[in-house]
Amino acid sequence: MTELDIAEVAQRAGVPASTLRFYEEKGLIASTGRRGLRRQYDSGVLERLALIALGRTAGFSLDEIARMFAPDGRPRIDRRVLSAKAEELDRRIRELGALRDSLRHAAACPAPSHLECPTFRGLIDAAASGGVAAPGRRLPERR
Amino acid sequence: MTELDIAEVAQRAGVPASTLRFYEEKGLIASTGRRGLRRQYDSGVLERLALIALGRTAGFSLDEIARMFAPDGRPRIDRRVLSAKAEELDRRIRELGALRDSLRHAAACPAPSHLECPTFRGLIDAAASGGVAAPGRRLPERR
DNA sequence: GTTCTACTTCAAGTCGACTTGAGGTCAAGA
DNA sequence: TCTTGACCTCAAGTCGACTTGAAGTAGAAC
Repeated sequence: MTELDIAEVAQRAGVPASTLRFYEEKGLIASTGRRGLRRQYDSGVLERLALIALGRTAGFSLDEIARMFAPDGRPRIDRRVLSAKAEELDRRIRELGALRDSLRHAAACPAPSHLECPTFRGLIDAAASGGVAAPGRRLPERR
Repeated sequence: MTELDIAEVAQRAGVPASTLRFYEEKGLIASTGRRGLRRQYDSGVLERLALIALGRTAGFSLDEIARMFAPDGRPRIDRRVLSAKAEELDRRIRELGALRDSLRHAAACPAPSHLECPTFRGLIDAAASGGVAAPGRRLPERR
């Protein structure tokens, strides 16, 4: 495990240094020390950052992710939590799939106005009755 | 088209009255008048709200949605925008699908620690290289 | 030894979509 | 007529994940 300068970590992980400081403040990552003022990180931090990124795309909040690391720093991910998240994702995937299909149809549909397209109307009605709109936690933004 | 009281619209659409006021302020919906102080809405507002909800779950911002209504109030949804959004959704769906599969595997995997599970490691590496983490706009929260 | 530059800290700002709170008003029921 | 309670307005607050800005500092190049 080599030591990396914050700038190098930022560059390799593809996140701004401000984010690394923010994560450190939140206890998500830890620096091994300083060289002068500058934070140094163990190269293992890259894996940890990848794990964090992964958790974020899976829809976990930073706080939830923080709780997934044991005090020793090793991940302690509850398998039930993973299963539950997988199910949640699955539901979301199915919703989005239906939505995508309807959008495609609406885009191709020759009806003069979308409101006159039966498929589009069906979609609206489903949305109105809560059939489509059941998004869970927000998913992170691409930066 | 009957006239509805704001409370009725809120109840039927499943959104708080504060949201209706907020949407009205943003120009997303319009009230037909007042009875005393109270806003009255044309029942067509329900369809409009459904359309808004639909747009939100598809990942449009309120501003984008506002631009999708012509000045006369009829939707004018650009088919290219729909196609683009459908493609975006499709990409996101594939990402989430891969993530879900990996989560499921990790949940079932007998490796003592997730870090020792090859599938999980593959997932981390993919995330580290940006293969998984490519979320688009945030999707709305269920309220 | 001086300057440059990339880091440092800490507080405050941003963004989107609403919600909340304080203080006010009006239609309807008793 | 009086009370009640649900609505009204407007400003400010909230939430999560960061970013930005001001003012300071230390290692490295000259």
